[in-house]
Amino acid sequence: MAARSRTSRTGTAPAATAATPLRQPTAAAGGPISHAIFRVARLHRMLAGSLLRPTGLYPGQELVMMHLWDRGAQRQTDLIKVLDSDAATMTRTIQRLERAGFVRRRPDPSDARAALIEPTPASQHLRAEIENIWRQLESLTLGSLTDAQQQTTLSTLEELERNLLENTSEP
Amino acid sequence: MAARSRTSRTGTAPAATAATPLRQPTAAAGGPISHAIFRVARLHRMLAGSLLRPTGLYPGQELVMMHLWDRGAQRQTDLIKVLDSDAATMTRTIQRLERAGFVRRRPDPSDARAALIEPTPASQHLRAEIENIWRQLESLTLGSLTDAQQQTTLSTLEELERNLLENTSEP
DNA sequence: ATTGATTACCTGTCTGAACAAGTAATTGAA
DNA sequence: TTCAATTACTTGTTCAGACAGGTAATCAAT
Repeated sequence: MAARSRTSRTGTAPAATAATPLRQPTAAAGGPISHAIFRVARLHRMLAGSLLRPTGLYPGQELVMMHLWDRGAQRQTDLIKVLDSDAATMTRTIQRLERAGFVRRRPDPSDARAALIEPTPASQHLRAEIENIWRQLESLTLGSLTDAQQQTTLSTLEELERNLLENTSEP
Repeated sequence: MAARSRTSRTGTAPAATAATPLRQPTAAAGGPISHAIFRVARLHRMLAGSLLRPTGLYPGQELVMMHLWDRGAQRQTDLIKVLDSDAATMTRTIQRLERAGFVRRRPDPSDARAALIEPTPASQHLRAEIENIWRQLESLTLGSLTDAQQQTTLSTLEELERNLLENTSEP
């Protein structure tokens, strides 16, 4: 699902959407928190996407780049582990980053099966931009929450994460 | 991104993943709450997906079905508005639900452009199952949170949603 | 040293989602 | 009445992500 009536366009449409932020989509009344997670996640992802768009990166790709910038050349497997991703997804994400010129591949000297992925020099221009985008994203997400409220929010999310982790790998 | 090292398989792997739930992926340290939202959303979606799998529905499709069961035949536009979705996505979601035999299309007698989407009688078998899945999803998400904590969680999520809504439609 | 896992990656297929372009039918004016 | 929006819906393309196979290279025993 999800699209949220285009970002801009006609100019009047967004207001109409924004007017019903807490609408109970009827059926989902049985799981208000699940539904809220859906909505927040969607909005958050959309925001990340629109902040990232000018850079040419798609949501998720920036995490790969951040890791490469931080830790230098990595094998695909390492990226998969760290980002808790999937081999197939990572293969294609890296192919796209490679096509876009942000990443380069080099055979791993110690293992002929593996390849080392490294950020290109050109990609360094992106780095500050991406970091700034993450700061913006966090700030827009938090709005005017006080430090104490931010702490509560983080704790709440971590609690949800703990529950989900517990109940995800077959309970 | 995201895959979370397969649901089951070797049997030992999940534990390794579960052991580092709050790992700071280095680069994302600049946006701890944004990152927590990512992780929670991913886990939540995965859980929803795995609960839904046996029914043959994919995440998102169940929301469409729930609405159709609740409100009866709807035009595509109405579904789009209510689920805050995208016309293109809805077109294809409905095509898939149609192929799966859960919905049927009928021309709108009052508007030749529109089609009415209605749940098939066969789909009714799914209804209780889906409602049960949503209860499970909510319960697994909430873990052992007290009522008060659940209220806090919901408020927190709604606060985040409000912030994101405000800052999403061009501020 | 040969054989049988395991590991590292890749490809294909299907899903939701975003975006861009369409095609009809309908509506609103001039 | 005609003609220019608007509306309802489709189609095409590109992402991430999940799942189901592959294919080499490496490792661990026998």
